[in-house]
Amino acid sequence: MARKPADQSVSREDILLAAADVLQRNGYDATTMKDIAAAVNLTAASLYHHFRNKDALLLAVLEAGLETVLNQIEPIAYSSLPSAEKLRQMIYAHVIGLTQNTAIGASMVFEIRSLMGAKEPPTNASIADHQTYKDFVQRRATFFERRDQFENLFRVVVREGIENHSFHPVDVGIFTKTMLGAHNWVGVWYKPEGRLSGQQIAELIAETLLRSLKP
Amino acid sequence: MARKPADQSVSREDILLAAADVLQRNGYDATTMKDIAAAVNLTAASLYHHFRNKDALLLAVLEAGLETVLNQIEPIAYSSLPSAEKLRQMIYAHVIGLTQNTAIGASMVFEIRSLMGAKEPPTNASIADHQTYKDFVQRRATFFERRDQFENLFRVVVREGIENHSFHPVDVGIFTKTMLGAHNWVGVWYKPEGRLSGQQIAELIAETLLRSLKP
DNA sequence: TCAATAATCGAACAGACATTAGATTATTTT
DNA sequence: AAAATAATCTAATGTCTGTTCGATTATTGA
Repeated sequence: MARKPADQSVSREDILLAAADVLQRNGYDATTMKDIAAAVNLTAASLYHHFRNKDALLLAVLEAGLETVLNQIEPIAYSSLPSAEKLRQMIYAHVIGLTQNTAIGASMVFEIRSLMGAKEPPTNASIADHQTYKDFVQRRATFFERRDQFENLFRVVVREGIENHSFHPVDVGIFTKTMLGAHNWVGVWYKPEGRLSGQQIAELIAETLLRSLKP
Repeated sequence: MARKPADQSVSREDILLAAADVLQRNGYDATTMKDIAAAVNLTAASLYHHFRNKDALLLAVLEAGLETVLNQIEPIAYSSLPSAEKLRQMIYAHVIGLTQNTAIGASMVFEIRSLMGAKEPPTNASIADHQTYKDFVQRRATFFERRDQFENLFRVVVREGIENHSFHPVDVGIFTKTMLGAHNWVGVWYKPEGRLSGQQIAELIAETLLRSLKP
């Protein structure tokens, strides 16, 4: 057996989605390449056709998740809405996004540490291996930059609101961390079958946070 | 070499502290028994004199962390302070506790999932092994109950404050999750060398949360 | 249609790791 | 001071897992 017919062939994105799902449930180290492969009806070996190694696969999952959420939030942050409305919509987008794709949300919270633990190739490794590792480190750095940009979108809106007196003055850094902590935690406890929908949860959280910013 | 002199001998608690520290940095699966042992100058094998296995060690770390924080917060929750003051002090205790013992704080957030992943003994295992596993499952259930009690302490204070009109009415469940998310996140980003002390961070977070509850 | 390329597989490997067994030495109890 | 117990070690075991290799088959382009 080799190479499935085109209509059963697995795309890179299929793998990313399945991987996020498995990662969410088990965590990076407890997730085997075999587990991920099984989720898309492949063997572990086949994954190496799509990704250089396990670390690169994890990074790709996180990159995809981050881009998704950034694409939702950036337009709002750059819009000309009043500060309060802008922040409200950003909260909605982030929280609802987390509840809609719990796999990616939880991964973003839990698996980032595993990214940092990627081990260097041994000193006797080939030149190619060292290059692969350097590329990985580069991409990883870019990922962290993007993540900081994401946090910064919220920070900027809070600061702007304070400056134009629509928000009560707060410590921008701590307020932002407080807010993002509340959001991220949703990805940990949210269950689709729970009492409230993602939309309702987002509204309640936004209400609390905006209330604390009322001048 | 065997058995160190009494004054160099390692206690169960020494191991728990060191283990929490290593776990925080690497995560459960990436932490080897050897790593933990090395942190207290033992060999991996010696750890098995103190703990049945790796899962039991993790559980013991988490139990210790939870008890510490419960001991701080229960007396406040059961005091007769006004609701707002009570909640403020509970927030202080929780957040400051997280910044003082980041090892345990981060473990409580990140490693709980690993607890659930503990694998059953194979069907051909000895009776003793099955008993060990049953005991573990029992202790783990107790741990989760205690953790829910912890969350409930906050929930009760919020509800009480709403009922006696010191707090603006909010959805108690969501507000509590929002609050605990903000707290737990501190354990993720806090660095001792950062701009603000644990005390200052706690004050700013409490201010934000209490402000959102002002009637 | 035929060569090139893409996607997959089975098998095998080397390394790491949790755990056990048995020996050895320090402390405590009788 | 002898016996029992506690704490540690070294060595070995078995399993699991990421990764590589070479073969095999589907698709695509010339």
